[in-house]
Amino acid sequence: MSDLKRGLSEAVGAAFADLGLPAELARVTASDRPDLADFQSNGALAAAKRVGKNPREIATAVAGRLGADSRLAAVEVAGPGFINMKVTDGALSARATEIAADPRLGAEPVAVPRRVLIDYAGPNVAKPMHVGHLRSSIIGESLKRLYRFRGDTVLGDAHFGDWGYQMGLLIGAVTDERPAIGAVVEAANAAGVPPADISAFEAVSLADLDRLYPEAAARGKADTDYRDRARKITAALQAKQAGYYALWERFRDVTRVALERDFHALGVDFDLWKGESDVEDLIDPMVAELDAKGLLIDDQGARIIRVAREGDKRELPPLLVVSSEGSAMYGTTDLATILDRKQSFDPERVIYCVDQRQADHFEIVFRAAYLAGYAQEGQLEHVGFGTMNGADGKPFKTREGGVLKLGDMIEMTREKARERLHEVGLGESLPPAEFEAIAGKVAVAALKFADLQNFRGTSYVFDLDRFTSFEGKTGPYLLYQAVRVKSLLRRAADEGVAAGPVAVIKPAERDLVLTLDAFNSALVEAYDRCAPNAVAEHAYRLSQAFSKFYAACPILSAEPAVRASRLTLAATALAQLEQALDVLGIGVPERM
RNA sequence: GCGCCCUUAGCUCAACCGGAUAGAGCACCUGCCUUCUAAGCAGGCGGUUGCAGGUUCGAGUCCUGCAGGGCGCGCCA
Repeated sequence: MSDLKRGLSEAVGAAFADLGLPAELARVTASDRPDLADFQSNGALAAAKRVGKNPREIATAVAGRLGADSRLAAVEVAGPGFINMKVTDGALSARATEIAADPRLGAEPVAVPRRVLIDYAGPNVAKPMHVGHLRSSIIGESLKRLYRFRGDTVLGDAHFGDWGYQMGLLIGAVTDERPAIGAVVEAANAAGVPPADISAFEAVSLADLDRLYPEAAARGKADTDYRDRARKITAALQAKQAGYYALWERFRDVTRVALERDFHALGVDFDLWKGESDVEDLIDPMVAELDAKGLLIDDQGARIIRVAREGDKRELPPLLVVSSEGSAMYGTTDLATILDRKQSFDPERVIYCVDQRQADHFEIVFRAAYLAGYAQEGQLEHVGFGTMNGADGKPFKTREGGVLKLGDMIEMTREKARERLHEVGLGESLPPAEFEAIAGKVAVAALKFADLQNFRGTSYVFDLDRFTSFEGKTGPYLLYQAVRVKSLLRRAADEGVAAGPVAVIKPAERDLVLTLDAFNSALVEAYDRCAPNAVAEHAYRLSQAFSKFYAACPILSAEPAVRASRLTLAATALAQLEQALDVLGIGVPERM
């Protein structure tokens, strides 16, 4: 079951092959000139260039061979050699009926499913998430759903930043501030067994950690004695000394509870909560192995892997595996994580959904991984994204100039969603719990759609008023459209009206079916380019096409056969819209 | 200094391998609710795609240079 676009591509490709031209040039796309055609192929232009013939002649010959295709109502050659195709109402009706019956709503799965791991969000112990985590979470979640929907076996990993020097700093700061905790930790360290009673640890909250960490980090920079002490604690923690390790577990657990609350509110979830600590034990053997492979080079007291390649425009720095002080670095952990993933899941593709600014870092780590044989060239991909900016065009800050916590941003958006709902008097008759659930969905839709409608690589401006508006190209608008159809379908069910085969009559119906048919190519494009904005764009177009259809074509009051056809169209548009929104990580309420 | 990215309508953003008349939304203007949710629909206004060259039948897209903005450049993560 293929979409019209692909079906026509095959037909045009066959015509090309008949003429001795490369069939792969025969790509059919939605027409740029809907006034002239439904679909077009520019292949004759490309073929003409390749074989040195007149493009119009080729186009005319191809058009002649397409004339017999029963799906086509008209084939014309236009301009320098465009092949314009108009499909019959019958072909559209058949395609619509097909999509309506398809549990995948017209989307084809990938030909060869792969094992894919998506590394996103990247929260840290002791630090609440802030707006910087928003994009990674939203985009990564969407990619996970997109890949999964296309048929791959996908794991999402939060890649928890839970290890390293900052943990030593924090343990020092907490034990200093709370002697009772310090005493428990010291006793356990001395005894070499985990503390029996850790009730003292319960006094440590995420807010404490969040407050203490910046202070400790600043002091660590200024005060060498303090820094040395933190390093010693770090080393002891990494050696799993009982007291430190127990306190660290408390840090990790208290942080994770808060993180999961934020992720839940955002509609983001993970299959894996692997952290840096999980690969700690792999590091020493890995370093030994890298050494045995002859990849490690001593340089300025450190041990590095050189990753520069011929043809590089500039010299890429090496991967620093072991620092001059003997400790593992950021990149070392990343490399060990690649090894760990190979040994556990053996992914054929790993996507790192991380800020664009880390592009060099990942390039270095990936090259090292390829050299080490931990992954095959090209399997690792950094999917970078731009920043979310404030109205001033600079990375988003609160009015006070601070970093906005993700939880606060979500609550801010929910509050705005409640206001918006009240403004238009919606949902007020619903039970408070349902109203609150709707406000939550409106908020998530607002944030996610605002982000995902932009190509991930570019930065965008955060504007809550605009994002939460029910008018225009927004998440709430899409929810409204979906809910409106649900209401219609409920009414149809109440009246006992049944859906039936689609028969396209009006232009608005044609356009709606053409849009439904374009779902697959939107998914393919999003998949190939790791660009969920293609799906967001499709969801919006579908909503618009439905809305036009809804305004132009009465449904329940139409005569029975027309009514049955239109009900199928409405139900299919809704199902596909919900599926597209689901890929974006956006859920739709039943009513509003 | 070297490297990467960005600059498209008043504002916020699209534009798949180079293709026809560069698209949406917001804002502004004109119509349409006794009929399925008007949070909508129909229409209008708005562009020398930062600047200057080049390649091409054809350039927002490719190449060169310039201007402006952002980011990165081994012992933080």
